[in-house]
Amino acid sequence: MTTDRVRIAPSPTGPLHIGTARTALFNFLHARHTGGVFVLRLEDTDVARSTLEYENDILEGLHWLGLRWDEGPEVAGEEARGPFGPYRQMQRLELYAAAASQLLANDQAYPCYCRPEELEAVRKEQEAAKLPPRYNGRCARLTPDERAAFESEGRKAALRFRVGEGVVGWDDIVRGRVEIDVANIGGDFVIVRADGTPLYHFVVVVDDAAMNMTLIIRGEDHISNTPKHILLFRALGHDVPTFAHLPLILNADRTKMSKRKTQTALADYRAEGFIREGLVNYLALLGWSTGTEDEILSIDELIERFDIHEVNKAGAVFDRARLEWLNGQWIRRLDADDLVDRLRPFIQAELDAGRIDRMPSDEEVRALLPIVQERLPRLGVIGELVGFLWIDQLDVDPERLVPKRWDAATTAEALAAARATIADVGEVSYEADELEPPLRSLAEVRGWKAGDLFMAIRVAVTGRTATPPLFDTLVALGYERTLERLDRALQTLASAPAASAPGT
RNA sequence: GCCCCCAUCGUCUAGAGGCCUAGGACGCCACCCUUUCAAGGUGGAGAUCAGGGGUUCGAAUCCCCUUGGGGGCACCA
Repeated sequence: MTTDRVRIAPSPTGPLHIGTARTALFNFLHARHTGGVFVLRLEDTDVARSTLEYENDILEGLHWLGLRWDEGPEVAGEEARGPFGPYRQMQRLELYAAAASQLLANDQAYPCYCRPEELEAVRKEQEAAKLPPRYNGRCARLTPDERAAFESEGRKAALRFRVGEGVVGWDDIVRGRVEIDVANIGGDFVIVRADGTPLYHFVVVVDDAAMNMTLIIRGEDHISNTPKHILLFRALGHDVPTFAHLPLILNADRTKMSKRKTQTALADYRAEGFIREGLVNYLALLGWSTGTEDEILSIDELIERFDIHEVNKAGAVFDRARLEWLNGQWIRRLDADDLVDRLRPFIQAELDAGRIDRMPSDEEVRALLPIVQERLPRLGVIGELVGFLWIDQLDVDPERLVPKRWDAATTAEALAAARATIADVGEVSYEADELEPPLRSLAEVRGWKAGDLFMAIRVAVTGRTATPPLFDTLVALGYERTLERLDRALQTLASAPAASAPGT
């Protein structure tokens, strides 16, 4: 088994994207499965768009998912790890400068004095002529005198890499043999801007070479760029790593997943209460499967079973419904203390948003778990599910109080009777199995359907028609508040204009 | 426009020549359970394996073409 060095190289120009997380996961799984090394490198050479905030979001997100890197930059409170640092590209500029002058010295790269406007004009012409955009090579063969002339004009030169001719091919782990004629990659490309800062295709290769990466696992959108990278590896005199291009994650319309059409920020899923186990499990199944019918897999099981050679080629549509199902599966598997801990911030968020009036204690939440755990596809639905327990005063629309088959008078009568029955049970023996029998016999004696009676009570004390099991809910609410809410519902019914007379 | 990649139920996928009258999961529908909602259980609808040619005794699986979809073609990453 090979021990690969793999990496994830995010660019801090936006929040951690689901696609980046998936690529990171596949790299991580491959490294762990094969005993390799997983490296994190920050590609921050786009200074204009990179921010520290995004960097934090990305690092924190990967960490939260459980994707620990063996080598990577210093992060809050922690030193950089690994012998190939620094791991932020803006701290590696000397390296790129050295590589650039090496290429320049060997005439594998040359200064280009074309101005952006000039290049733009050429591109426009090509477009008009229905030709593929391509650098026209104007500066490829300048004489020293011509260069001097441009210099004296005050022009700053960018550096272009000589692409040459021929076919570049590689054996992609997921795609097999891929060959691309160099004539189709757009001509000599810029590797260093006129302002001296290096560009992506250049730095990625310099660093992958310097960091001894042996396998590049990345998105399919890089297939067309791969010839540039291979050419650069060769020019720098470095072994070309192996490539594995993953299928893309798609919007519902099968275009590349974008924030316009799909929620793409990992943090947003997290904020909705998707848990790492669910997300990791779901992401792992986007483009890969065990080949068996097993699909609920922990990260350890994924590490054990993941094989980069089994990744499939076709793009995968991001299906939120399936994510929610898997997430629910994992929430149900959480143990009580863990779930209470994970729920707390979501309850706090309800409080902060003013949707509830008080923060329940951990004991209170823990006691709720048996009726709540299997009803949570996401942690964020906790408020919707049992938020009524934590509000001071419940206002219920009088029309809502009346069950479908009943009228207001029957409802009022039933609620009053139920109130008496519950009061009769008394506070000391106020338990679900003490509450149910007397209320059932009340319904029987009065000739009401138990379901109707229960529904009337349910709405009166929760304001909702869909809740966890009624008697457990009443217990959670407490003796006093249950009676208060029943009284209040009775008042609401009494003061409401008689909407429907009995019997009509 | 040019180059490259891809193609099995709505979606994620199993399938590496006969085990496929194509399996599983999500979603959907029905039923069971049931005080509502979930969860769980059972069953169902849903794919002429994009289409057409080959190769073969035999093709979802191999080859070719077509069609469709996608990605890439920056002094972004």
